[in-house]
Formats: sequence, structure tokens, C-alpha cells
Amino acid sequence: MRILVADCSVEYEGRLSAYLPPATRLIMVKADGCVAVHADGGAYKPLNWMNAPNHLEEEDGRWVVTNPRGERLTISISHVHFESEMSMGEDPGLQKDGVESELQRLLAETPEVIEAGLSLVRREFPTPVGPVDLLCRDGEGDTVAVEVKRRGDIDGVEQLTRYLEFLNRDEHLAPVRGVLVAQEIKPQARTLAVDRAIGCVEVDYDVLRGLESATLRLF
Amino acid sequence: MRILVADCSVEYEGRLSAYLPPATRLIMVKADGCVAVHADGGAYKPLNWMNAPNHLEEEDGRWVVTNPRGERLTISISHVHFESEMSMGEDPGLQKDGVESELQRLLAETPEVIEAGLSLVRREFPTPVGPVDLLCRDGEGDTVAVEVKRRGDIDGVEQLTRYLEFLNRDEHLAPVRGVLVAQEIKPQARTLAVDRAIGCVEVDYDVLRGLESATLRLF
DNA sequence: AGTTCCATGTCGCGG
DNA sequence: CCGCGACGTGGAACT
Repeated sequence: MRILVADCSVEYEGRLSAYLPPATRLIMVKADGCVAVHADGGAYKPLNWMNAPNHLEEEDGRWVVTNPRGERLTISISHVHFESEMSMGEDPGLQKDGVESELQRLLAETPEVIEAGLSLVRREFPTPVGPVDLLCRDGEGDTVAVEVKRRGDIDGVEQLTRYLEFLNRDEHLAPVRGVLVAQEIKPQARTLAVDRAIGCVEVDYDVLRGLESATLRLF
Repeated sequence: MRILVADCSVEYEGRLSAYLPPATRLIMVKADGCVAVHADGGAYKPLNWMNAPNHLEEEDGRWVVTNPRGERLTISISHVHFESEMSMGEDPGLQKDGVESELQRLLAETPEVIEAGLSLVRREFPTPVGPVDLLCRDGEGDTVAVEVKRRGDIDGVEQLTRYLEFLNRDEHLAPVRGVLVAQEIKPQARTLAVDRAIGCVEVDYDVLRGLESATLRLF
């Protein structure tokens, strides 16, 4: 990785046009070639950047970075305060825990959290427009399609609507109703869901985990 | 801005849990207090971070960053290869040009570019599922809902479809038809739009600007 | 503060 | 390569 602190102005021409007047900034060039220009503030996002793959042309104080999509980043450097290059080796990468797939796994184990009397038929039940997260049956024996999201958004309602459209064409399953389950459901998503007679259930992730460990302790 | 290159492991506990095994990385602390841990690759996004506002507690090789939302970032530093602190002053900030809001503004001024005879009723016309970018009336006096996107995607068609569904329930407006306007419309979006009787119009951003400056020159 | 939508979103997966 | 969906999305604008 190469790091510079320099007085520079920057221009980007690509998906939009952007110009950055002269000032002191941090310029970072990573091993994969990606370039980022940081100010001393504004969270982790750089002011301007060019991701890999790209091509960097360097010529006395003028860097031109181009990529295959025809975008161009031009950095004009008037003064370098500091420069250093260091090798950092391969990174082992980030391990994550607590994303949607795990939420789905927990709900598949205890579907009665969604609604009393609900039991799982199948996870990732296939339809022509993609798999339904959970296909269940309720206490009346009717089919229920469950869409699981970490955050319930309008997109999730649209997705579930598409599934229901196809599921209800299957006479073995119909009538099928839908339930959107999420840690948090946005008001507009709720409005749309109610309008389409789709149920909304908010679940607490930690409670679910607690249920799981409680269940495990029984065995 | 403070910069370190150090051997470290990192843990994040908050919206999810994440762990980063020991390796050499760049640690950046900006003037606003935000902390970012970068590997030597993987675009501009840090592996782990904590945005401002936050509180950094530093104690022999162990940094604990917490924020008001109860999230916590822990950096365990085993060896520091390099460290530096420099002042960079205020940044004048980025000037952007060519984003959706400006496209919408230009189209609101000259809706006839979208379709001959079109006139603007209101920008950001509210519906229960979000505001329509431009509500217009055509030469026949019929209502037209216009969705403006920089890039016309399937999402844009879905969005416009939702608006139309609600607008057409309003007897004062119905019948309402829809037009998707973008600098570039993806083939699949076009297909879906045609299937739903939604119009597609591609506009050239530079031409629009030219029209504006031509109009301005008249006064 | 809460809510909405845009973004040079980025990133990963599957066809 | 394109499409689709998740993301600790982040960030700004508006209520």
C-alpha cells in the first residue's frame, strides 16, 4: 500500500462529473490498484476514488487513473507533504455473524414465533420467480408463504407478492397467504403489505437466539 | 488525521458481530473521530470501522471505540510499524454535477422534452407509497406520472407501477399513465415497461443542459 | 430525532 | 458479463 499526504485537486469524469478544489488530502493506493482520496473527515468514504481494475498513469504531479468502463480520475498534485510505501501481506478476511441467513435459520426452527400454530413445510421453497424463504402451514391447514428480511422494506413486499401470485396458481397449495417477517418493518412497507392483505410480523433477534439456546438446553 | 500501520486484530459488536484475525493493516483516525481499518485491497471500503460520533478509549495496545447506539469496535494492536499525525485543514468539499435531482429539475423546466404537449402539474407529487417525481398533464388533458432515473432499471418500473396503482384510484386524476425517463434504460426495464403500457424515454443530459442555457439566453 | 430515497453505492452469488 | 439481493449499507433532504 502506498500513502501520500499532498496538496491536490481532483477531477472525476464518469457516471457523473465531480470536481474537488485544491486542498491537503490523503491519497491511498492499494495493492489491487484502487485509488482513494480522503479528506480529514466525512466518515470512511473517500471524497473521490477509482476502484480496481484500473490503469494509473503518473507524470510529474499529474495522475490519471482510467478504468475499462471509460471513467477517469485525474489528480493534480502541487506539493507532497509525506509519502510512504509498505507491504502488508494477504488479509485473512472478515468473519460475520448475525445476517439474514441466520435469521431465516432461527425462524425455520421456531415458526410459531411468527404466528401461533404455524409449522414449517419447507425452507427455500422454489417458485418460477425465485425461492420462498419459508413455506408453512397454519393451524387451519392453510398454506402460508413467509418472506424473511432483516429490514422490512417495500422491496420485500413486492418480492412476496410475486411469490404469492405464482403459489396461488398451484391448486395443491391455494389459497396461500403471505407474511413478511423482519426485525424492523418500515411504515410504507407496512402500508403496502396491509393493502395487499399481507401480514407483518416484527421479531427480536436476541429473543430468537434465546429461544434457540433454551430449546437446546432441553436436550 | 492520524495514521498507523500495525499488526492488529479487530472485533465489532453491534448491528452484527464480526471478527478480523491478526494481520498487518492501515488504521485511519480522522479529525471527526471516525476510525477505519483498511486492508491492502478490496476497494475503498474498510474492513471494519466506526463512524462519528463516537468515543475512543486507548490503553496499551487495546483501542475500544463505542458509539451512542451501543456499538463497539475493539482493535487489539500487537505491533506498530508506522505512525504519524498530520493536520490537513478544512476541505472545500466535492462539487457534483449530473445527479438525479438535477435531471429532475431540468425536466421539470422543459417537460415537452419528454413528450410534445406535456406540461407540469407538480414535482414530487405525494402518494401513500412515496412521491411521484413529476405529475404532468398531456395535450389531451390526461394525467401522466413521470419517474425520473439516472439509469432506468427494473426497480424504476416497479416504483412507477406502484404509484400508478394508487393514482388511478383517485377519480380526480384517473386515468393516469406512466412514463419512465432516464439517460439510459436497460433492456429488461424497457421490456417490463412495455408489458405494463408504461412509456420509455431516454434523454441526453448535455442536450437538456443546452436547452436550459438556450432558454436562459432568451431573457 | 425519525423517515424517506439516492448512490460514481459496494459486494457477493448465480446464471 | 449481467441480473439480483443484502449491506453494520452511508448520506442528504425533508418532516
